[in-house]
This record gives sequence, structure tokens and C-alpha cells, in this order.
Amino acid sequence: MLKIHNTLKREKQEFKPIKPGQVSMYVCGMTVYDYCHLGHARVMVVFDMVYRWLKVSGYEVTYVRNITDIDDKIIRRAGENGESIHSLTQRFIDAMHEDADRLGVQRPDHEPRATQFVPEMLNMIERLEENGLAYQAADMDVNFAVRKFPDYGRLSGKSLEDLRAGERVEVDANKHDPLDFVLWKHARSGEPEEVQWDSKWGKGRPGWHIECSAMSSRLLGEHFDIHGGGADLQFPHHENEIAQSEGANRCRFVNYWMHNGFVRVDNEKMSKSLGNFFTIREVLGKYDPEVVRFFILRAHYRSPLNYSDAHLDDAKDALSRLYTALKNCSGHCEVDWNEPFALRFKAAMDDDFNTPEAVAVLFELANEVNKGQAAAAQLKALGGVLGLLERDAVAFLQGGNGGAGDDAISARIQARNEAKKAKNYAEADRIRKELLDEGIVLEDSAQGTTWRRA
RNA sequence: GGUGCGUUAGCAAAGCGGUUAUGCCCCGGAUUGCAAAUCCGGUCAGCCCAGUUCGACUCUGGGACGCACCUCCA
Repeated sequence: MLKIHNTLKREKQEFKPIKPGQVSMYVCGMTVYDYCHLGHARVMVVFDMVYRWLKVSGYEVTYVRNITDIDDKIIRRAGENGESIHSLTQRFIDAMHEDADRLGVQRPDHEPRATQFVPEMLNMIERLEENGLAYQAADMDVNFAVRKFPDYGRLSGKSLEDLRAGERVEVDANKHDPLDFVLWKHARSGEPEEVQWDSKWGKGRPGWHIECSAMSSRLLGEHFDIHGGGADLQFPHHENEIAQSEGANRCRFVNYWMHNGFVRVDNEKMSKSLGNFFTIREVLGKYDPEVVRFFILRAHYRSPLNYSDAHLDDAKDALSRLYTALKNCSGHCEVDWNEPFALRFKAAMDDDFNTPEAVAVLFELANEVNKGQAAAAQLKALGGVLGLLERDAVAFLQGGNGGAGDDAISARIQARNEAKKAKNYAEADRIRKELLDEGIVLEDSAQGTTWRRA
């Protein structure tokens, strides 16, 4: 039985879906004004793993991951580029899909864009106003009145007093409370037509938080099972989502909140503002996408994950061990869930998606394979549950970063084999050394000589 | 200042009140023409201080250090 760590309670809880056999899941996705970095890769891979495991567990899952395609940074970037909002966001949505595909991330069932749900957002703001939770300020912005929502702070475990003590909240004379947040941003002079929508409060555009409330309730219902995202979204974004959704719909919003840990660089959070980020495509220029995926999944999703080339190298060597065990295994394989390793794998995954433990089972299985061979199909099948080990093993091992072409390698292997046959070991070793210097490792076996990239 | 999380062997990273985590690296052996891969074995842990317990890496309390959130951020 699946247990999920619920941020709301800060403990693992048995997962019980609202509708038996069905799971509704919403994950906060990207603001598309730039390429995705490794932090984004982690959210995508982690919740892809969750999505896959729920499906393997027999649930019918509806997975929604939104796209924020309207916000201050997008408007600014488009202005800098002299490009339309739509052209900018479309470019980076395409790039995001490219990155996600390479990482083996399955497409969510819905990827709603904020700009396509403005009427739903306006409707929700109107209901908040009716419920006394929203007000239009002197500057014409429509704000959420945090003081009117008694549960505010429940998710992040903060009280309004704690939050104010931080003194980091900007004082805005237009707001009833400094923590009130914008639902509808009144059009500023100089902003392009493209970012203005009509509303009963005047022309303007939605605040950041309202899109997730409006789109989730439209696509999944007012009350759904799982809501996920990066740990940095816990406050204020998810806190505000709860306030908006429960304030407008007058019912429980989400049962299970999941937050993944950060990717770090030199022990510091990787982020745009710190400028210490690596884009996914940058990293994929140096490492195989599956190595990156493996790197993410070998750590628990809630733990911090330090990025460095040394760690990626380590991940590559480890993944190679698994693929080496699968050299003679090809085709699609089905998991035998009655077998002991699979049961341990399942127990690990059911324990709050403990992928490090599940991966450890994979390695133990690889050891069995290397001793016998019978377990190969099971290893491949279980890897597949995590979106790993699905490629041809030899292709993976020979993948690498280019270098000598396959034909040239085969020719030299043949020359070496002839030298070996003639007992000219000096020549044979010379060829081996020559290939090794190019990053090609030769492996002799009873079945002949094979090669892989170091 | 407030709040939360973390500190495991050379590196990475899990579970668990008493029994080998796992991977990479390293050492020895087997295997090999030599290698590589693989197998077998080995070295190397639990920030500090108290407490609970027959027994704690695992529970409790205190301390130190690190990270994060309180502003946009996955």
C-alpha cells in the first residue's frame, strides 16, 4: 500500500484516492521565458516517476502540469528581445518539450497554458469577491485579503505574525495587509495589448497564483488528490493556491501535497537569481540523458541533490554496470510481480517513492544476472518502471560522445583478432592500446570481441 | 529575527532499536595470452554531549555546523 509524505502534515500517510482506482495530480510547471535548468529537470523527472508508479500500481491517473505563459519576466524578456509574448513562450515551450522528451519524461495528460484560462480565472476572482475574500485597491489591482482566510499559513506552517516578523515583505499602501497578494493586475501604461484582458475591474492580467487554482479546478475538479512542485513553491505560491481555491470553491482543495528537494551547486540552491544554474541542454551536451535521469532518481525526491561533473561521472559508471548486465537481453520485458526482488522494489516505491532503495534492488538483481542470466528480463522490466534501462544495452555502452566510427573500430578489432590468431600479442596489444587511447575498451569473451566506450 | 529540513564510511546515497544496504573508488583472490567485464573476499560509517534501553547510526533532550523558506524561483 502506497504511502506519501504529505507536506500538509509533514509525515508519511497512507494514500487513499478520492475516487477508488483514480488519481488526479497537478504539478506546477515552468514559466517559459528561458531554457529549463537542472532544477526543472528534477521536477519533471520526479513527478514523471510518480506518474509512472501510480499507473503501474493500477490507478487511472490524470496528470496536469501547467505552463505559465504570462508574467512579469516574460513581458520583460519579450520586450528585450523585441519579440511577441506568444513567439517567446512558444519557443521555450518547444524547447521544454525537447528537453523533457530526451529525459524520458512522459507528457502529462494536460499541459494547460495560463493565457488559455483567463475567463476561468476571472470567474474565480469574482467568486472570491462575492465571498468577501477579494477587494479592488486604490491602484486598481484586485487583491486577496489574507486576513479573511483563517487557515492561511497552514501548508507552510507559518502564522501571519511569523511571516510579518521577517520584514522582507514589501509594504504596499494599497494592500489591506502586506501579505495580500494580487489576483488581477491592472494594466500598466506601456504594456503591450497582448498582455491585456478585459474584466469587470478594468483591463489587466492575472496574478501568478490564480492560474493554478483556476486550471486545476477546471481540469481535475475543485477537490483532487495530489499537488506537487518544487519546495520553493510551498510558500507563498501553494499557500496562496489553497487560499484561492478553498476561498472560492468553499471545499477542501488538495489531499496530498508533495514537494521535491532542490538541485544544488556547491551546496547552494541552483536558481536563476543566484545565476549558478546549468540548463538541461548544456548538461545533455556532456552526459547521456539517461545518466541524468538516473542521477536524479538514485537520490530520494525530497533530499537535496548536489550537482557536479564528478557525481554525473559516478552515475554514468553505475548505470553502465546495470546495462552491462543486460548485454544479452533485448526486447520488451514484463515485470513478474510475484518474484522476491520485484516485491522489494514495490515495497520501496510504495514507501514514499523511495527510488534509491528501488535502484539498490536493481543492482542486486544485476548481480544475480551476472551469476546466472535468468534475472535479466526482470531487471530490464523493473528498470523500465523508472523509465530506465529501456534502450539496447550495447547501444548505450557504445554511445559515448562520438569519436571513432563503428566501422573503423570493427576493422581494427578484426586486425587485432588476426594478430591474436597469429600469436602476435605485441601487435594485438598495440591495437588495444590505440583504441583505449581513443576511449574504446575492448572485451574478449568466448563469443568474440566486443567494445564499449569508457 | 521567525519557521522548517538535514548532518551516515574516500565520494554518492538508503533502510533499520540487535542480523551484508546499494553504487563508484581502493586492496586481495579467481578468471584472462595480457586486459576489460564478471565473480568471490576485504578495508572504510553514522557531527558532538547527555539520557532511555539488556542493546542506538536508528528513540528523547541539549549543542555545533550546513541548507532552505519568510521577495521572483522547480
